[in-house]
Amino acid sequence: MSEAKDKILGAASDLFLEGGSAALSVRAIAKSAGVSTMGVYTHFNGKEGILDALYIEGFDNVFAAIELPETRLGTRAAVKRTVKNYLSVAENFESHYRLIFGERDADYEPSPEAYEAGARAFHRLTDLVAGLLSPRAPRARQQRAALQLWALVHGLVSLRHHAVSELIEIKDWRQLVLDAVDAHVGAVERKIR
Amino acid sequence: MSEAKDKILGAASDLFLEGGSAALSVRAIAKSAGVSTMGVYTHFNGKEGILDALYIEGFDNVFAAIELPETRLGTRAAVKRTVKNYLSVAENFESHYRLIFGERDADYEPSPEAYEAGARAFHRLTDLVAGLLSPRAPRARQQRAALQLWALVHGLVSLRHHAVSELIEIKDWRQLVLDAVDAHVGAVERKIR
DNA sequence: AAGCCAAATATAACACTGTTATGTTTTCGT
DNA sequence: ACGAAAACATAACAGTGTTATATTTGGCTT
Repeated sequence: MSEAKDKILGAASDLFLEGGSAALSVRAIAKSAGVSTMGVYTHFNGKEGILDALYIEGFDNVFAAIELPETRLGTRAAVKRTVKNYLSVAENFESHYRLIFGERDADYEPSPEAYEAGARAFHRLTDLVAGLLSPRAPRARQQRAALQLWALVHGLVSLRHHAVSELIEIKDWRQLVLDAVDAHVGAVERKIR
Repeated sequence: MSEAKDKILGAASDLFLEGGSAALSVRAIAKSAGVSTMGVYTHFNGKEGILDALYIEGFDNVFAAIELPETRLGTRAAVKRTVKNYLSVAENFESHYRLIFGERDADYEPSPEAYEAGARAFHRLTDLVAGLLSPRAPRARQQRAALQLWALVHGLVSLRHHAVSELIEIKDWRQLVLDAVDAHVGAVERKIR
């Protein structure tokens, strides 16, 4: 990994965090990194490669947000911490979050490596959620539970940024999400008895 | 409303349904509508106006999907029908759906009129969900319940289109959403007793 | 009906985008 | 030290949304 490559990715990440997709032009990245426009093509594969790198960055952050418990008994607490972390990531890396959730340049499609980063995060989430189910629950059931939890949290994050959410006065979004997750987890746990 | 305006909007809507944002260039719209490029600027306000019109189209579809019950007793059934309709809209007008949920050209911001279309849909959803709560529940509580239901369904719709969802084999997405909504509605109703 | 003014059109240009092409320079291994 | 590969710079191409500048059209008033 050359130094120029690091500088380019750093510049791209900075521009992305500040101005989102709109500020992320190849020429702007190159200039900000002190590199020729072509450098973005030699070190990455043009804009596609840049977006892939940012996509992976985004999902790596999500991956790091997922906390696995020491024992199955600590699963509920780990889920709560994970949701808190997830909300922080969605807030602090909003552009990355929008990118990995298709709220993007419409024509970008993640590469196989980028897709793998997403799969890793989802597998880890599945491992976490599995602790809420019966130890003998099949993998498919674990994945379905993980998907539902993820959808619940992501839906709230997504609507939060939507203009319509200005109609409602929510004093504490984080608490609202935590409450919703708590109710959901309660329902899941009640089901396995 | 001139005839040319209708033709332009129709062409834009068709292009949008087929090819999404990528196919929606001002020149393509004009050519497809049999109009000069400038016609898009005189009749609409350039691309911004086109996107606003499509945004309103999208939210009008969502609005039409919401079924209000005859009596409070029919609320559960009306919610179920509404969710079914909502899923159909999200599927049949995927591009519109992505547009109204910020999965778009990054720089587009809905105009006040477009925003109003979104507000109308959300108010109608609030009226529907209110039937699940105590008749004396304050508006803020109704809105919070409407937001949660919306987030749940939207989260599942959003994740369904995500690449990671290919990891899971879901035989019947519609049923999965309906089950999740049923559980949620059950929890809401249990709460008011 | 004639004239006039505003609306709609056509053509061209501008600034920007991602990308490709073409040399030129630098770097590095043999 | 030399040759090959990588990195560079400059310029060009085909797009994008938008603006500018005539030119034509349409509709209303006198």
